[in-house]
Amino acid sequence: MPELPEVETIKNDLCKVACGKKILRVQIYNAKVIRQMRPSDFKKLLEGKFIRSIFRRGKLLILELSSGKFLTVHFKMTGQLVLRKSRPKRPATSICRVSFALNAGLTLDFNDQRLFGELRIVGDWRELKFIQTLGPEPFDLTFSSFKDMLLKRKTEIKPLLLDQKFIAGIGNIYAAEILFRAKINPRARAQNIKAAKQRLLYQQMQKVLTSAIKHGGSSVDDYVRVSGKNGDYAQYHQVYNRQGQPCFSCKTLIKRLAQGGRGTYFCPRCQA
DNA sequence: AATGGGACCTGCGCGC
DNA sequence: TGCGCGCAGGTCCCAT
Repeated sequence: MPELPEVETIKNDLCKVACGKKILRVQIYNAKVIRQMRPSDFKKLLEGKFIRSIFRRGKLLILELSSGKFLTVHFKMTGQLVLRKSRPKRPATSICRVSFALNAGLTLDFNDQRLFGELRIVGDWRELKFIQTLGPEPFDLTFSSFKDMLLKRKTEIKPLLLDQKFIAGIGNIYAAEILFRAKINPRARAQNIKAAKQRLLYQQMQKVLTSAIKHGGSSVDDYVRVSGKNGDYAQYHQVYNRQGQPCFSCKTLIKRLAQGGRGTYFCPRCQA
């Protein structure tokens, strides 16, 4: 499920092939993913426009159009953007929801198994409610302000890392991987984390996210890159989805617990 | 502010 | 074999 490193990878991949391209035609196969707008208006606002630039905020992908408006893409759990170097009549898969025909014979498919994904066209992406309440980007954060943020919160650290209002872009996989590497128990209260662990948490957050971007993200479940290929970071996962298997560091069995209705994976010994 | 639930969806794996 | 159930997770929304 695309988190910050996956969306960053999609952004980087897509920049290389789609920046400067013209959107010739938009095919809508399932209008559910188009939010707050009639499908006919969605088509009208895109067809004939150029993609001027592509960037990311949190888990949101943002395409700047030559009209001055923005196309925003939220992948939620199962969204994908996949490029095909052909112009076939039919969608490549049954889960293709919207297909963008670009010049140079390219087709960009928005696939989404579960229809949670969201495509919007907005005048100013900064005015989206989701953006206005979003916390800081992990890479923009200094240790000093991160520490202050932790000290203000009594809640458990793992659900806090998932809270996009607290910090933008971290999801269930990276929350688990970051906490393992920082040797912090997922149930620890943010406020009570000792100074040395605060520092380690900050460092590992940067390190894990940077490394995951370098490896093109984690392909678990549905995530693929724009090329259709998998990201390579899942091989470096230490705890995510490894309940019942031995910790790579101490051989203790990895545990799973539920926090806020979400699965949390951790080593009970390394993260005591 | 914290916490818990349901809603949105569909495929999968489980137990019977 | 086949059926029903719970689970998976990102975000919003409502209630306490």
